[in-house]
Amino acid sequence: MPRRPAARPLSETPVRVDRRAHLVDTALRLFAAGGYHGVGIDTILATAGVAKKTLYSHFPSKTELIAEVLRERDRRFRASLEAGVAGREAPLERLQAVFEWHARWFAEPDFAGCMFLNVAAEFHAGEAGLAQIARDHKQALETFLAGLLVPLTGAEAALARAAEFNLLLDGAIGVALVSGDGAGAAARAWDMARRLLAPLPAAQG
Amino acid sequence: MPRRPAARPLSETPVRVDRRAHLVDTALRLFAAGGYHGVGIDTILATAGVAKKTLYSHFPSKTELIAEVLRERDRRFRASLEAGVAGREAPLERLQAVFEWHARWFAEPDFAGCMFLNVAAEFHAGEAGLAQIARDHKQALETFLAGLLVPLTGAEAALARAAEFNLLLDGAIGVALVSGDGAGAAARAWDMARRLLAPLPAAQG
DNA sequence: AGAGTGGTAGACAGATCTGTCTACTCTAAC
DNA sequence: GTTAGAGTAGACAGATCTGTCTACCACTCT
Repeated sequence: MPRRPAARPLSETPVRVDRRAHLVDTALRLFAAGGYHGVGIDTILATAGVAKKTLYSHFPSKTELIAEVLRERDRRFRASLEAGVAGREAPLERLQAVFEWHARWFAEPDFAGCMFLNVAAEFHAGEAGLAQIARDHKQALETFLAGLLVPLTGAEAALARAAEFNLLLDGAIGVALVSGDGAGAAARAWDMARRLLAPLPAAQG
Repeated sequence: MPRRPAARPLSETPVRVDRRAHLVDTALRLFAAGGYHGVGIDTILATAGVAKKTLYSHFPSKTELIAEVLRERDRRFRASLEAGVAGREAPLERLQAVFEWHARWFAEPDFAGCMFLNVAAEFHAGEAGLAQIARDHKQALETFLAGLLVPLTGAEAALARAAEFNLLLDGAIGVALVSGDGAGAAARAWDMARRLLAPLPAAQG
């Protein structure tokens, strides 16, 4: 019965370190800073200290590595954003925390835009799979925003408002990337968001 | 006096066709559709029907060609946007024309995002010259928006509002690119713009 | 007619990129 | 101890990319 996959060692000794996760983590940082075309496989391998064959035993192609990087980025993004909101009680403050989270992100020294907008910019034709991951990510953010908006606008209006706030955040990302003034972009977006909510009774004060 | 540059033939026979402009035009269309890294020099040359030596006699490098493409795109963008606004009289309608112009742009079959946001996404590290061109373009758009806003908000508030509208347009570009719903993105951005202006007396009705 | 200018066609160099493959090593399980 | 799986190191193939260079051509001005 040589078909037994041998699989993970149940003695809970990770093969030494999880090379696949380490590769994805390294690629994530390099792609974020240098772009998808700008960073080659060899750079990732040298930085991660991993052999080329190992990479291609885990991923069939660079495109699939990029796809996994985007899925990992999506997971981290959601977890971090949820953590940023977690401490706040008041609905308006929870919403504000999303914009403050973006302000902190823009202020990171190696901020180079949104990996999902960037992948759409670099691969707009072809690579439909990557485009779909970007679409899903933005849709998930919109759903998250809608959840925060329900206490402020009611369930019916929350979806429409969430699309607007999503647009504000994308706008802030673009302005932060091109102008370099991330703090101003985030503050302006939040100011606009508040004024767009102002006609609602729940958002007063 | 061999220093005389011989220059353009005064008999007004353009060397046959202006190869430099033709190259820039071809490169503009290809870069817009395929990205800057995604489109190689050879593709541009084959499409334009121009020899490689001709390209390198006009531009010292691909980067400089990209820079000239961006400057040309900026010129066309401004001319087209000004033409789109020219027919309108009422200040609010002139502003609306900007958002309608963007809606038409997003609806073009080969729309693939803003070339300036995209160049910032592809070359974020290094290539400071290209980043500066993108920054200048967005700044010029903001100034143009401020001019349209002066009749609506007064001169003092116009600059701040222009930055907000610039952010709205960048957001619409990002949403249109990733979601594919350009019409919805442009309509949403204009709706937000109107509501942000609504508290102003001049914008009523 | 001759010279100069600007173009074409395309070979070529040198780098770089993705992806494959061989040979060797380490470790864990039997 | 033996065997199998997973990893390392890196050569290699094949494509592609930027940029240079040679050889030739067409046209215009003197």
